[in-house]
Amino acid sequence: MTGASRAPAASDQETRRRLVEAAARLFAERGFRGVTVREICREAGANVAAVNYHFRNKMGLYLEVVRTAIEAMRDTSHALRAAGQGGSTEDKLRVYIRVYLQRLLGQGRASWIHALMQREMADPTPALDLIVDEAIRPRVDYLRALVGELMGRSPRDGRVTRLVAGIHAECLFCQPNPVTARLAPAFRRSPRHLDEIADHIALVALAGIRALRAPARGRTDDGAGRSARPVARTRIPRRDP
Amino acid sequence: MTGASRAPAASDQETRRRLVEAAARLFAERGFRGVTVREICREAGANVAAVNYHFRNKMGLYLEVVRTAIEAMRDTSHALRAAGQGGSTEDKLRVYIRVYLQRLLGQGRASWIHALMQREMADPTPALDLIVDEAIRPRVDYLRALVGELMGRSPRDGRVTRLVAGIHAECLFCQPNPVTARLAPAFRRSPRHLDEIADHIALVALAGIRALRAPARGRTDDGAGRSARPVARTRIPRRDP
Amino acid sequence: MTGASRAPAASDQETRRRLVEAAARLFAERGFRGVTVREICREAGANVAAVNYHFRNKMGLYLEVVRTAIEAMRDTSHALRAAGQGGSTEDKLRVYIRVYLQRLLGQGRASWIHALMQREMADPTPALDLIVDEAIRPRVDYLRALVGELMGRSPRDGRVTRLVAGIHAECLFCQPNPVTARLAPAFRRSPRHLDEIADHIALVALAGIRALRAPARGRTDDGAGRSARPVARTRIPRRDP
Amino acid sequence: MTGASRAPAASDQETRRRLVEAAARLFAERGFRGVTVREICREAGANVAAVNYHFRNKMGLYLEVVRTAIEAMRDTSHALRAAGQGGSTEDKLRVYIRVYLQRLLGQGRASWIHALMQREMADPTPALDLIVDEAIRPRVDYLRALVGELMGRSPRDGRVTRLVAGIHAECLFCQPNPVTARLAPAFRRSPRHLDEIADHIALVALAGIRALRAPARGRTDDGAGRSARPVARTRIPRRDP
DNA sequence: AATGAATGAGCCTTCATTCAT
DNA sequence: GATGAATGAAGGCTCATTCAT
Repeated sequence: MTGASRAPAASDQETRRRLVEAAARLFAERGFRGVTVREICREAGANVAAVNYHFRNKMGLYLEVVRTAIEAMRDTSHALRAAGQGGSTEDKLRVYIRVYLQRLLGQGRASWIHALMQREMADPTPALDLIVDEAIRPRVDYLRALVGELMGRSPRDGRVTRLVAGIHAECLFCQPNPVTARLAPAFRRSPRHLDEIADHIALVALAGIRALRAPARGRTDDGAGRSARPVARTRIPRRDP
Repeated sequence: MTGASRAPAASDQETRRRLVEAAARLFAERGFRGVTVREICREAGANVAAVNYHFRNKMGLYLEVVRTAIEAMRDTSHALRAAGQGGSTEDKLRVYIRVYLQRLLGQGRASWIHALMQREMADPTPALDLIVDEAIRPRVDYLRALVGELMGRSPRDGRVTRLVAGIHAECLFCQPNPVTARLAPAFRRSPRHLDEIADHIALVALAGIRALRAPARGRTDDGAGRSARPVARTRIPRRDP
Repeated sequence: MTGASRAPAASDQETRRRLVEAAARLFAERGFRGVTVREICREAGANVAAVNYHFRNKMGLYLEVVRTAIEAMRDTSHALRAAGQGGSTEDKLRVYIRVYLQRLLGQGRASWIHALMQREMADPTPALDLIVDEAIRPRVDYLRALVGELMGRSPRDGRVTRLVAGIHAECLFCQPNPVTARLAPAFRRSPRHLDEIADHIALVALAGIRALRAPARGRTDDGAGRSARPVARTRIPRRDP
Repeated sequence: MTGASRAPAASDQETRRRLVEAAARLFAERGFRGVTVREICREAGANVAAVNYHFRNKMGLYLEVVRTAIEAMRDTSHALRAAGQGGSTEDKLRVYIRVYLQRLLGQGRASWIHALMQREMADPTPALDLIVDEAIRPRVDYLRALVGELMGRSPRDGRVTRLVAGIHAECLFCQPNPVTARLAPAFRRSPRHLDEIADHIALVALAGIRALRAPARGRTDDGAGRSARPVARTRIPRRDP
């Protein structure tokens, strides 16, 4: 009996690993509902019942994928911080954006992670709470601290919040998406272009930061903040799509 | 199902209208694949075969919903332009952002439209081509023109493109989404807060525009663009999530 | 009121006629189940409910088509007889086969009738009893009489029955059918070829008849089964060219 | 459903076999479109999804049935040839017809095959090409060779073709069909009657063959081919159902 | 008299899941 | 432990028929 059996537990864990790998790629490509269990198993070279066996059910496999993603994102978070060590606060911000974009748009093994997250934002699953708490919030807090320091304001200040949101929005929006593919088909993602985009985002963010810097820091407001006001008087028709 | 039985005389095209209405809401909520025909018909108080009769099939109904959305978006596009008429170019930009946000975040009848568009960006259907050509491109072109003029550059200049993308990214990111709901549960969407956000986005955008303005315009580049370069020398580990 | 109404009863009967016409063609092409009521109504330029209104339901329309077909077949039966009047019995048989094939294979208005009958033989409906009694049996009886006389046997004799069946089988088998279309794609149906085929069928049938002719007619051999040989030697005088 | 529960150990491929068996019977009885997947599964004691699992879809099951039929027909083809080995060409023809009729009309397992083929002739499916190429053409070619040799003509000669078609037509027409059932309800199919019919068909065919035999064989053409012409002078009304 | 709209049954197919080796 | 087979619940769609003008 034992003689005829094939590779022991090794095969077991190997199948499990291949399942998670295939599932990660497919879930990222087409979302939880867009992928069938059979498809995952076929790609992983496993039996249909393997998912049920290893992960109880489809959602169990998905959660495992999410856990893997969170783990990887935590590593990235550390890298984001580490890369900026030793530089000025502005440099830390620039580095954060640059590295973030590289992870986000790079062709590397990690790109599926953010695709998966985009999917969670469109169709949240129970896994989203975990993702937010473990992976996203730490980064947001780090960025808050940077921007807050640059602005001379509390990290919880509304203006800081909005700047941080804006930076993330711009970065996420750079991800390949069918709308921009149609609007600008020639969009390039070479490392060189990536750096250009990162520099652009950092530049605009820093310009905004300077414009909103607290006077207490010894800078006089350049007026940008106030210049928006006059528009408020303009009568704008609301809510009539 | 509906306690108040519907007017018997309202038969003509009334069912069709209710189907489109229910479908718009449900498709926006859960996407094309996330909604069943039976569900739409139940909500609309119609028979399962009604969709086939009026729209040939599920996709036909979806396309009708999309057409309705595009129509509404075109109206909004006109409003975006009209609201800025008479003001300076900067004012036009501020007004554009403000009105756009109002449409995007308003509780009004039109909010489903942008939810639908977000869905298209995650899971494109054949309808996306139509949406991009009829509804999105015109707005992007208008914004390109504004920003290009403010920067003293061609509307097709890469920096203009990135600024326009950034503005749209920030606005779209303001939409209610499960991640920000978890990060900042207290997010407010009163008209007053809307205006604050709009002013913020405009302020940052204008600060960025000034920082990138072409020297030909008589302004000296403040160096922000170049200041990002030194970071490039920083060694950044790539692709290791 | 009356002023605004369109063409009176004339339109009614006209619609009915068009329905029967379209139904006849479509039923013949694709069978009872292969055609939808909507399709018939579309072809006839009538409303979906017209079939229900004029014929109670789909089967009612089909029966009407069958009645029309039977009527036409009765006319043809008369023509089959009439065409042979005045000739010898052999000539009557040749004429029967020739005219039958013309009706069966001709491109004329009547071809649909036999296509419909083929369908009934594959998927009988309640209409088949009517068809057999009203249209088929008379022809078979006529052919029995001819062959019986030529063979010097009773029209109910088994050999007569088989010969009659064989003649009909050969004729029906000439109808366009997907198998022969694949076996011999170049099959021609010009009037000239039709006549050739008819002559062939008649010739073979008459050869068989002579081989099976009753001894009373002047032949000694009654051993039909074994006696295939003697027939070969028989000199059969035909009309001299 | 089936009172005698099936053996538990018989799971392996047993369901698949029962599905093909039930499908063969039902498809032969009522055609591809006339049978529902649910019905087949009910008859086979299987789940609705079993067809999808084993054959991908309804057409896949149908094709499997067709393949089975073709296989059986090939066996029959060999039997048709083998049975005639050693005899004269005429004997080979007689044997062919006799064995063919036995397969065609026998109550055995194979009768459904020809019923299925009749269906294909009425409503062709993509499977027909396969049937014609694999099962029908070889038989036709064999029969062509026999008849051609007996007639002293090429197997592709038009007269040979028509004789072969006629033989097949007569045989096929013997199959139970609703029209002849109504015309001659007392039709018998005992082996004895089968042989009688086979002899009849062979006798008529051989009589026709002799009548059309090429003069090169030492026979003078009896003029049959030309003798049919005079009839052409008879005025026959065309195309008037 | 005649129509556009509406109905409900039923069909094929898909899918996640579980069973029985 | 791991697999091929089997399951039942939907899902989208079609169709003949009927309803309400």
